[in-house]
Amino acid sequence: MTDTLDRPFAPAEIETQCYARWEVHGLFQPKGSGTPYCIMLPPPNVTGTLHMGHAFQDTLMDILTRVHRMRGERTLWQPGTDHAGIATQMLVERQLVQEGGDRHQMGRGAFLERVWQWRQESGGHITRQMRRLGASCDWSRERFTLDSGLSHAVTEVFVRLHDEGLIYRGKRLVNWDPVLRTAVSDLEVISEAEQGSLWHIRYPLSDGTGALVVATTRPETLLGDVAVAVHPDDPRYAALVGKTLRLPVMNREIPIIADDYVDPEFGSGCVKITPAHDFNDYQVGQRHSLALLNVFTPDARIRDSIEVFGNDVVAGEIPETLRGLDRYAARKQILALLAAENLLERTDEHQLMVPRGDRSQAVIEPYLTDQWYVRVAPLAEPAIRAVEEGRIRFVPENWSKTYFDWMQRIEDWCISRQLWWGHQIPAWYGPDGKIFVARREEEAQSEAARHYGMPVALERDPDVLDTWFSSALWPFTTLGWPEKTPDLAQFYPTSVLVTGFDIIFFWVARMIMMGLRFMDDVPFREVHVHGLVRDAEGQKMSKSKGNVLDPIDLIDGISLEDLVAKRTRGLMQPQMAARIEKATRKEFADGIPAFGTDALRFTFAALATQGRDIKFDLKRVEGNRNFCNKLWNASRFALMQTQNPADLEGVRELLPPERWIIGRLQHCEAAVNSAIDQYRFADAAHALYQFFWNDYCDWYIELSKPVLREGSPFTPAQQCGTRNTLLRVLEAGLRLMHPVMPFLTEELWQRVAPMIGESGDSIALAPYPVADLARVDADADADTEWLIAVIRAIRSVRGEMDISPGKPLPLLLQAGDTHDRERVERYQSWLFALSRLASLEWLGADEEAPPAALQLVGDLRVLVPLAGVINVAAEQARLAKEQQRLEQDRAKTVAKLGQESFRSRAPAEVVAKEEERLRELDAALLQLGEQARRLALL
RNA sequence: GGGCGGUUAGCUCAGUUGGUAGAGCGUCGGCUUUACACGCCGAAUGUCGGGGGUUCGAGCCCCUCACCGCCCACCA
Repeated sequence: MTDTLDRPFAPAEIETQCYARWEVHGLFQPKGSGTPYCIMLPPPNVTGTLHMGHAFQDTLMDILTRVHRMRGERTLWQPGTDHAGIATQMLVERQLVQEGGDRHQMGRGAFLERVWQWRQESGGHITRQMRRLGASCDWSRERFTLDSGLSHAVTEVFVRLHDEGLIYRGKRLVNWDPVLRTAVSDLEVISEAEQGSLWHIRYPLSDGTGALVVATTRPETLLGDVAVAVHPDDPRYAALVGKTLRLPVMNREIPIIADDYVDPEFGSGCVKITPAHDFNDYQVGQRHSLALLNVFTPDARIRDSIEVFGNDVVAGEIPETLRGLDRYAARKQILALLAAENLLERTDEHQLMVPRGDRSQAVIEPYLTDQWYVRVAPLAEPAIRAVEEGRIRFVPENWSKTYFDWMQRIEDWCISRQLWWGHQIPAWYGPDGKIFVARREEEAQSEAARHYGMPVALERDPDVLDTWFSSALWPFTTLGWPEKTPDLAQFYPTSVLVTGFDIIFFWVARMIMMGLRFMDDVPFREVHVHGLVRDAEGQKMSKSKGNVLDPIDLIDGISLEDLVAKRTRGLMQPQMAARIEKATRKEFADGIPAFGTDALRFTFAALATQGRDIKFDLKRVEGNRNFCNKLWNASRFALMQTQNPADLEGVRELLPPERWIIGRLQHCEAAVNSAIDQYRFADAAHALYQFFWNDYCDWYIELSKPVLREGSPFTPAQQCGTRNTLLRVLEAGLRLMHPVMPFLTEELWQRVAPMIGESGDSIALAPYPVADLARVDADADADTEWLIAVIRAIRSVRGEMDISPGKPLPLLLQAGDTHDRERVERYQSWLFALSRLASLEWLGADEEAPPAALQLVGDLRVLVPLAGVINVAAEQARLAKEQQRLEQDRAKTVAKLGQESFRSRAPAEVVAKEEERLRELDAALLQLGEQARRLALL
């Protein structure tokens, strides 16, 4: 005896305890001896919070994980978090600034302590949020990129790559963030078009015979100019190549050189060359053996004196008025100086690409420094081959093209960062600057002692590694590498990586390179690339736009006031607050209701169409919340019908509707399994929704009612079959839906499964349904579909004629074949109940029917007599419309069949189908025509 | 400049070997039918961006144009 479910479906109540129970029972640890299946969680920022992108991605991974776990595979979803070097350090530094402090005052040790403390405070937040989402990670194996184990692995990789000559230290131009005062990689620089100016500056010829006009967007770098370049074939300047110019402001002589790099069409066709402050100029400088003159300090102020690299050059004195000025102040000042000397020819409005750091938003400066690099070419080559040869498959496939494009042009990777939070580089410097790379300081020291012939004091490189360096190792370091652990043997290569396209370069490509290098195998066999979650207008969600939705708010709900407060708090641009508040009040006038986790997850799945960005619409969550409610109530119904256990035992006879719904379930199971295996989550969600709502609820439950009703004419065996089917189909459906909607299905399954003798700790460990298409019964399907068609025909008359649903109707049937007669006989109970009939009578073939509304089900005439209930004019209008529709179809069909080429070239079966259609249309039109005539006589 | 994706019902989107277009939401009409009003029943709605081609037949294949979006790229 089972208690019935409470009336309203309340997600909050069932979700919270459920997860705790799963975790306590260790349900998410790999079990059994099945095929290993493993997904690596892309480690989120340890101090971060869950955003919609995470929630979406986590939902997809959890669906996959749960399906495979239920299939009996040895399944591991490996969780962990990332130290997120720059992001976390910036955050803590901002906290310090608010407290009036500064990391440099604090010193490295104290600062790091402070960051660890922050990690301690906020570290568990995002993983707690993932639990709210139902993510079935094995938390007992949670890792953090700065754990000692992972840190050792990072050092090991660094040392090995260095020993193999794949990591080197070099001085070159890097992308320098002058606000953070660190180098960043190419990928961390975002170039965007901004409005600026193009200044045309006259550089006088040394011999006083005139001047060349140079166009530049960055006049402040003029101080470091070492040449002016023209195109070798440019006739305007051919004679001048080799001559010298007087560099304004600095009054230094610089040569005019010829180089292909110059586009004669652009500006004046003369380019100032500043090798230390521009990537192109650097190249030109290399080709022409020019000196590099650095004029900036690390925070992009003008130096007191020029720093010279390369050739001996008399760089000259920087005018005192410029020293120490910020680059933009210096720009202004230099322009003023030029204007004063009448060397500024003109200033044009000009759109240019401005490089900014993705974290700091500071304008990035090409800057000459010593950094550590990974020589990428030897790693990229096998990584390209792995995808070419199909050992890694991108889904959707087209992303492999993006991958190839990037990998084929990849440049060496700058991996050192001038930060404190991260893996400190295992390199030590001797007194003469000689580098000792080692796993431990003692190792470096003994090596140094050997080298110098005596012990010396070494200084460790203060820099840390790019966060992505440790992320690149994630698939094997989390499994225990460099130890040869059983986990590593079992779960590497992992099965699939689920990720957004935005980190294909940052992460995916680097994992492939590192995995192949250190594990000699790919890190994952498939990469499923999903789209971005955007707001309802298609805008990217961002704090500054104030359009961010918090997944937890969709689960628990939030009041309008709280939402407004949340969105306007802590803005970088506080002046946006008013606008954000207004938009928020308009879009969420009543706040956000609590939809529950399952509704949110179902929505993510339903929106996850192949590779496309998602416009997130609250209406969809609401609709799916309703679906959850439907599931809840349908289960209530099934349980109410089966309260007496005795009713479920004994002989069972399955009626055609039972056999039909069992068949529908098989089709649904096949569709869902196939969709999941192809990462077509939307298809899976759709199949579940349509099966459960349209087939099970709308039809099967309704069809079960006449059987189970009191005073029903059905035998106990038939009723027993119906009751069992109600439960068994529901139970299988719950298992089928569980990966998408884990909480609700667990709650319901715990009540439903025992009724049919199934039980277990959790639905999460119950077997995933597999379709058995042998259970599809074509006869039962045909009968049930016929029954549904007849009921629909009658309901349609009701609807269109505005007959009250409660009013019992007399029904007349005519024509049809023996099959129809048998079916009417067999399905009378259902016909009477589901279409509310008062009576049912057959008319003879030649018998004149009374005035009636006509519907056709194949050749069967379904007549609802007009007397007293029907508006003749309305029925006539309906008939006319129907006739018109059929006429149009008929005309098309006739035209097609009339084409000789169609008959001769189309496959016979297509032609036959077309002929059959024509026959049906003709028959239907005949019927409708006669009916119209009859009504006209009234 | 190169590459990728998109353009289908009022809105958001499906549409997997080419065979007369589907869903959700919204809209309209009717319902206290004892699982569910977070519901039930019924209905309406599309020159599938434009043009051309291949084919008996094109939303789907080919070419071309337009517009939108994204990624990459050293034009000062």
